[in-house]
Amino acid sequence: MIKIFNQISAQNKVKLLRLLKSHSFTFQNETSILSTVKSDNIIGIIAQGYAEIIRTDHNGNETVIEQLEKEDIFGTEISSLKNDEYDIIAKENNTEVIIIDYNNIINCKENNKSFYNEFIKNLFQILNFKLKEKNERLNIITKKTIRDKLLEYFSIESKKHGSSYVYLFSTFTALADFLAIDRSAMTRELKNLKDEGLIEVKGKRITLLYNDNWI
Amino acid sequence: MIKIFNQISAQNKVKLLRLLKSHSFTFQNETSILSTVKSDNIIGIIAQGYAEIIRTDHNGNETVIEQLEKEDIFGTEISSLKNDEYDIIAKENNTEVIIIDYNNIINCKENNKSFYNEFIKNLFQILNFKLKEKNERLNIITKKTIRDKLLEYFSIESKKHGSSYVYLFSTFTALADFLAIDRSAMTRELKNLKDEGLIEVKGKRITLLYNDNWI
DNA sequence: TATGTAATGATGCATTTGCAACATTTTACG
DNA sequence: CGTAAAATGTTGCAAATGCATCATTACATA
Repeated sequence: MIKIFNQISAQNKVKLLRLLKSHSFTFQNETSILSTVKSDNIIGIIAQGYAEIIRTDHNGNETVIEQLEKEDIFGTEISSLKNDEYDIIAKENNTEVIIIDYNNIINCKENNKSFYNEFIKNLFQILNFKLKEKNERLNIITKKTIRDKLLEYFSIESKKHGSSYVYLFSTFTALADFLAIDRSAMTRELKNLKDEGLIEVKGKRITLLYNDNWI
Repeated sequence: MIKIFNQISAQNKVKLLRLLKSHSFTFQNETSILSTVKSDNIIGIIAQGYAEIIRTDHNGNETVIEQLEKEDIFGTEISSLKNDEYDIIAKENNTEVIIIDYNNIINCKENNKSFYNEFIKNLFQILNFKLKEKNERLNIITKKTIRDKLLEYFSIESKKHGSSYVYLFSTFTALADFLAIDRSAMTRELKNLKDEGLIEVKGKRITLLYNDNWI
């Protein structure tokens, strides 16, 4: 995956951050990153450490929406950062975060600075990747039944790796979250698929026993 | 909304398209645009005319996913253009489409050409906007019940315009599609909300009678 | 303006799903 | 290695939803 400072030297990185009037903050483990951000319209960069985007629903259930590692960015996917459902939490001590005002990025006229142009190009590529991811998820979630969601997910994953195997990225619980369905209902449907001989499940590996043109 | 050729003169536009080795095609009304695209990894621009991204489900039901007008782009949201569910159809005679290979955009090293840099910056801004839109929709669709989806949608729309009124962008049928729910089930739930005195519906205008901090 | 087409509103019914609850297994970590 | 926490598997049941169908209304356009 493209990283935000790709093709930008350490020296130019310093110049870039100065040009964009960025601000750096350091967070300790389990502290809120969003609470220190005043503006709604920023892009954040994890300069060091690790953080997570967390969604808390009205029942108090917390879900990890995204994991943010070094040079990952945030602030592009959440339409309004000022949203009581979301927070970004540092998950390591001394997690360093760079905050840049979105308008500073857009209104900068230094078109002759190659490091600035590289930065925008990296941003573009990252967003392009994210957009495809989101769209993939939308394609799955908009299917009507749990069975169709599972089969669509399997189909996409198997084609991605050109194999009839699908490996869970995390746990079944996380998959249910991703598909936005109830976990036990998902387990129930997985059992149906197993019983009908369509899939085989062994640990985190799901084997597709039907032909879905995954070649 | 940002357009793809913002801040690029007509002369520079010609230079840009040459630099990126773009190809132009003309389509007549109701013809498929995707069928002429060989590669999976392109960005398309509607240079003239009007087209629609259409999704056909396995029952043969067609849904308009997106409307493409002059200077709108496509190819960024569909993870795999080679997908039997989707097609892009010209909806006017003489609809002109510019196709650019994604790799040509990324691998171009002409960092000193300001029109190229503007182009990338425009792409970035367009994708940023689209990403927020997709995320907004995901936030709505991942709600468990139809009621919660409707209320989340109303909440977002009312806050966007700072008013207790929400105006339908199209029809109720289209809204049901957007929310990925059954239309009649949506009507049923809207009736419930009306009966409980939470909303008032008059034509395409929905009034929120509860306080949702839309100020 | 007339007429066909699309949108809306309504409702019975079968199915799907979420929820709650619990037992069992796996995993993480002091 | 032992223990607590997390994940998994299962199931009954109630609630939510999709589907089919039909009547009515709004809309577009010839």
